[in-house]
Amino acid sequence: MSFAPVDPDGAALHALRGAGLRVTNPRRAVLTWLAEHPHSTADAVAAGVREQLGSVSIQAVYDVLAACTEAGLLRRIEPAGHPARFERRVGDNHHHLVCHRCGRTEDVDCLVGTRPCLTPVDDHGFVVDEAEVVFWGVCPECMAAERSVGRTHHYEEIQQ
Amino acid sequence: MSFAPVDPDGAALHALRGAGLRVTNPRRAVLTWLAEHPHSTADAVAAGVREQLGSVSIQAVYDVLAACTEAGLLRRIEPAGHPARFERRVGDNHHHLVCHRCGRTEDVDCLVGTRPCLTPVDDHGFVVDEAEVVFWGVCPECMAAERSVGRTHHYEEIQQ
DNA sequence: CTTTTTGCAAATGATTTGCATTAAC
DNA sequence: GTTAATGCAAATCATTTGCAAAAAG
Repeated sequence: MSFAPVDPDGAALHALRGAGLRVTNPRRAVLTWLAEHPHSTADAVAAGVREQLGSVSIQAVYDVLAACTEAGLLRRIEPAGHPARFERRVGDNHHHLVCHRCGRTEDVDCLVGTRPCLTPVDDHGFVVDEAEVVFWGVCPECMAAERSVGRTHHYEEIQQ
Repeated sequence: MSFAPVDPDGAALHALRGAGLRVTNPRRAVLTWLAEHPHSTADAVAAGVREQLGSVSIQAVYDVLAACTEAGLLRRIEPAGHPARFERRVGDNHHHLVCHRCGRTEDVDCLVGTRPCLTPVDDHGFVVDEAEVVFWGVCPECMAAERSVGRTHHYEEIQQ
């Protein structure tokens, strides 16, 4: 089979160069995938990247995600009880809406807009660098699954 | 050796009865420990409970924590990258200040006070039930460790 | 051709599960 | 006496680590 070209517009390439990271196909494919599918889990990213490149190990994907997060190209979201998700919107202080059931994650713009949007009343001497806000709820699909035939557990199957 | 009495003032006993849970020594000891040592990890709770009762399995502690959280007697805090912590302050919409390094967790009263203190700009059709706010930073001890002899890693050893 | 990435296998760490034993009600 | 809670061992799941082989600059 033949694959679509990785990183067709070169955006990922420039992001990598700009961050001083080596340019490899797995890295370009991961960044390109996340530009189009924000809030993907490592597994979802691996699946998407394999569509482009054929076989890529899950460890390579973890490595790419870690390197890019470290370099500030990606932001990692770790909702309690769910695998981590990644996105390219970085440094703009936006927040997230997360489904308790399936972990589906959506962006929520900050009410305030500045960074950080909130400061603690008492910082206990901590040097605070970030205010993270997560709105927890149940997404429409999981609500529907819950209402229909008792405990179908349609949820948990939905990824990305 | 002899142990101090579990749940001396009976507060944990009444909480358990009130929640319709059976009263056992591990449960009383866990609740009593958490009343005095909020934001303990499961391991720290197990250690504290063993001081009172002698041998208690870690699985029993996990079970007690899960049962009490389920019953609304405890609140579970899961800071990304750190083991879960538990506290008895429940239902009052307060927030947390967490150290990136050692996971030390402190309470921060909500600036707003009502519940929920924030609502998302766009809820994407989710049924939102909670706004979780985490202030991330570095605690004074870890700041000091960072400044002194390069990479002492004094942190990570500090639990509760 | 030197250094960084990748792939693979095995390890880790927190937490959960299954099941027999024991204790609460 | 029932039903629920405990102890123990083994399983799970996301993620990390160690090390040799391959690729980037």
